[in-house]
Amino acid sequence: MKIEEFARRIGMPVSTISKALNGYADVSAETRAHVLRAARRLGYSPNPLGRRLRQKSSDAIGFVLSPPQTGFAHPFFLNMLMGIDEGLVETGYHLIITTARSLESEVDTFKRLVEKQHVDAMIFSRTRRNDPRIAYLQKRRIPFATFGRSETGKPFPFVDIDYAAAGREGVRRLLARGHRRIALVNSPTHYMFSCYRRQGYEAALRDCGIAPDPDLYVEEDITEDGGAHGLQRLMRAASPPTAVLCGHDLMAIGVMRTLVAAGKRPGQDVAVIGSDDDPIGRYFNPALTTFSAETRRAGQRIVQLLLAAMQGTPAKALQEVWTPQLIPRASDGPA
Amino acid sequence: MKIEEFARRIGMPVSTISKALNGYADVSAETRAHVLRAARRLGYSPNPLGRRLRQKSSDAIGFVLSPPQTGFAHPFFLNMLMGIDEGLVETGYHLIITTARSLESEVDTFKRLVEKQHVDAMIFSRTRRNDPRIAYLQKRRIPFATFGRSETGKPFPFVDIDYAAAGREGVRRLLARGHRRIALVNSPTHYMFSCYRRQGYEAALRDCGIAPDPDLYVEEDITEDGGAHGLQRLMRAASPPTAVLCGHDLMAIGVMRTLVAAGKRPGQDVAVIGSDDDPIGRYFNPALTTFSAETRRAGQRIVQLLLAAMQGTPAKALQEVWTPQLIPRASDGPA
DNA sequence: CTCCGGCTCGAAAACGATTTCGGACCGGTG
DNA sequence: CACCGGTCCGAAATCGTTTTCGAGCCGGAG
Repeated sequence: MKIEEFARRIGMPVSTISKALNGYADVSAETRAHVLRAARRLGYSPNPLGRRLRQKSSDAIGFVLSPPQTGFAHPFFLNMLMGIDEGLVETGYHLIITTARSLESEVDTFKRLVEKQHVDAMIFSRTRRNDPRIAYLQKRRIPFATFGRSETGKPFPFVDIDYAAAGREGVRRLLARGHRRIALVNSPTHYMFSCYRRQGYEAALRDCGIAPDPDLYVEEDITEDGGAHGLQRLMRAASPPTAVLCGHDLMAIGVMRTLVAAGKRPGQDVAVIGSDDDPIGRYFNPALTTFSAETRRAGQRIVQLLLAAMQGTPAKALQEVWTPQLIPRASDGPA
Repeated sequence: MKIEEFARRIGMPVSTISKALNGYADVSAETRAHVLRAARRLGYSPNPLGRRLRQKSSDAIGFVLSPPQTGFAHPFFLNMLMGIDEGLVETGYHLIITTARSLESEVDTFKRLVEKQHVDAMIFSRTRRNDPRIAYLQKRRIPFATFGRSETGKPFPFVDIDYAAAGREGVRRLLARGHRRIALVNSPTHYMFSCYRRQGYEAALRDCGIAPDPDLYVEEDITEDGGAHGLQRLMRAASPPTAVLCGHDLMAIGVMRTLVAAGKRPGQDVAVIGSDDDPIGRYFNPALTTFSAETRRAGQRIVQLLLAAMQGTPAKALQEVWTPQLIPRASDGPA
């Protein structure tokens, strides 16, 4: 049913109906209620395609999954996806997702979504220190919110996890257990969160009067193989580490694999700590000590921040940094 | 730029341009090429909102994730999602996803997407024997394709995994290893794939002259707790199983957990086989023997089938059943 | 009585495409 | 010459809203 027919049926002008439905001020509460009731009764609801054309909006927000080959932590993204979807329910927006093929084509993916398919706003994660996606969106004045901070451009809404704190706490815990040669198998530092982790790691060492040893620091892909390769590099050092902090649980598993292959027992001979609480860590033997990352709740929250920003709340007030919790298990030594 | 301005600029009528862009027959190859070149040169591309209104299509297909609490196998869905997205690239369609809150509200989720948000077609998984989603979509004549068969309605395109074969092969393998009391901790049989698994399981037993024992068959949620609870029920039997086939790797892990808690060693005292090759299985100790499930490739294929169906290919020709491969590891006994 | 604010009405102009339709041109065929 | 198929042209209708605008009504305040 078109709005004209509906108007005829309830004997009201089209304009009043449209205004009632769209919350205009110059229609009395009474008429509005009447229209809403009639609409429900007759099953009228405005055709979204028509309204979208008129309003130049698409009622959709886009979410871009990072390219798989750059280290794709399954539960991480799926939980975030679910959180976003949950945050979106009852808002009238729907969720369009797509995956970037590669790091290079990431901005193109954004352009495709923004320019051709018409989403009203974007959400993404894995922000980088210098992030072309942010530059692009701000230039085009497309609203967005992210998981993670960046040094690019003007303030924007985000939720982030305090990875500096994670790095610091990880080091402190290992120091308290008597370790002195603590390595960091980090994720690549073009990601902001890797930078913060490194900062926290080095700061905590210095606090105890230990100078960070370049031989104990490597960067690798956020994958199991990345972790495995990272530890291989570390073991070439003159004096190898007795404890390893990792950029992600998957990397930690790779580290432990290499450890085992070299005849060492993770959790006994060498302490290992991961990050982001991938479910795999619980099942691994020894169970992986790690840091929490509530990506599902983060997804929900990011949606709220984004919507607030689209309604005019200044971005400065829409930035949250959450403190991760250590989840002690067995891989960093006997309790 | 609107089409009118573009038309003026290249000195051609609007109608010819539109026809050229939409592949009509009554425009020569020459003019079409000319229009396309000019469009690229001047950066014109038709506003999707306008064309969608006119064509009453939304250039989008919807994918519904099953509700988490019904047993949400993370990598399973994320891989499928990635496959779908990969299948969709270059087709001009985009992907709208949403999650159903509960089994009951599943059809409502579909209605919301189909009636309000306007997707042109749907993809979903976890088909059930009697599936209201299928009934609804066929009644409304909305194209769709699924992961999994169903007994509902008329033929439709799908990719499915031959879970009957998995059940059969699992039993055969366990029989070959000398087991006689083989249990099945199955997923709920309102899912089609659970039915097929059960059929294969029972058929293989009968082939060897063993009557399926009702005490060795339970159904549980597709979660770790479901598996754990299933084995608890089985252990109450007078003569408990020496081997357990499971509906999913997560369930198998629950089974093994209960086994360990009862002082039995999975893989030595009791053989366990899972299903669907969840990455967790690789890391578990003992590593989980399971069956492959190429959900990523399935997602890609389902998109192809769906698009073919939308272009008129009869559904009968768009149905594929893939045979799963056994992935032998340690949990079903020493090699 | 006049004026004004709050509300309603109806018509009409966007929004940006696709599609139809009648007319015209042009080269070739009968 | 008449006719035809293949192209191209232009104008106009259509998709279903939202939004604007001028006009009108009514009750209460001044």
